[in-house]
Amino acid sequence: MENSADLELKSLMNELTQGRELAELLRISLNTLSSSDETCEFLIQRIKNSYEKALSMLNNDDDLDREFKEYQNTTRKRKAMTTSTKKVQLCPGIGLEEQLDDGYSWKKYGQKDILRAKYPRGYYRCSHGRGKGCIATKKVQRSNNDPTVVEITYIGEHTCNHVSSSNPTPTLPENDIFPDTNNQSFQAFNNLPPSSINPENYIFHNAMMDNDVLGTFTSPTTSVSTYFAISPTLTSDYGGNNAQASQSEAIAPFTSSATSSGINSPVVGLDFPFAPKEIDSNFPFGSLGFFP
DNA sequence: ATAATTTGACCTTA
DNA sequence: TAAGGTCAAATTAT
Repeated sequence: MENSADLELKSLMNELTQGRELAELLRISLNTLSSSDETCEFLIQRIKNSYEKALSMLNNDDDLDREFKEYQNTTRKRKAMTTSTKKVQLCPGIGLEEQLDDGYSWKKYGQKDILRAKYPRGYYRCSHGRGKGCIATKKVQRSNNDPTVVEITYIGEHTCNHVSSSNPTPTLPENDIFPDTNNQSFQAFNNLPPSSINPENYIFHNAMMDNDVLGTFTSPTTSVSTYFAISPTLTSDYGGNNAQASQSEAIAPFTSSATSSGINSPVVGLDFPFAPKEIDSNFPFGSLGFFP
């Protein structure tokens, strides 16, 4: 006997399969000179509907998952802090500061070697936090598996309302970013934390498309994982110079030792969160900086 | 001189 | 008790 989850999975598969078949029909229609615009338009509409239904089903799953996590949180003694995780694919030729800029100004307050992690973890808090009671912090760590990926965990929400002038987090209505928010195709974006609604962040890198590692967009209410790459069209150097305030706070200069717990291994041109504990010959960036 | 970062020590949590 | 997280004095950069 099938349970409701099985039925829902079947419907989901149906919608996706239908979408694929309709796309194939569309392809054939486009190659057939006799096909009218109306036919193509009809097929496009059907494909859209299929994907929207499928997305809608997935959104419902997310809601259930979120509710369950919220329930878990309320049953714990201490209320869990809102967290979200963002993975940033570093792209050669793009300023590190630009790639990691989330619109806020951060101050580093610690760095720690993490067990079984190749790279140390950096701890940052909102630089306006102390005075304004903003409790937002973030942890930044290079991925063990892929040194070109930086994992950023945001903890707590900004209450300071401060964003850097160089790259302000948009406060525009969502309509200004995604014109039709009633369209279910866009609904997955609606739950992103403010920093994610940064135009730089939703331009995906082709390589990521190829590798099928595009992110899941789920609610930040409890714990989310968002996978972003940054536009490869931006340019700047990785020279390791301190950028101006908002960035130098978030990104350490490349001049000192890599760890906080006594393993002093100065790596020229590299530093947290990007310097490995030991020089890694596989590390794809140059020894004088990330990129030549 | 001041601000930012580093890093060993200390605190908290599981 | 070990690992993660934070503090704060020392160091470095501007």
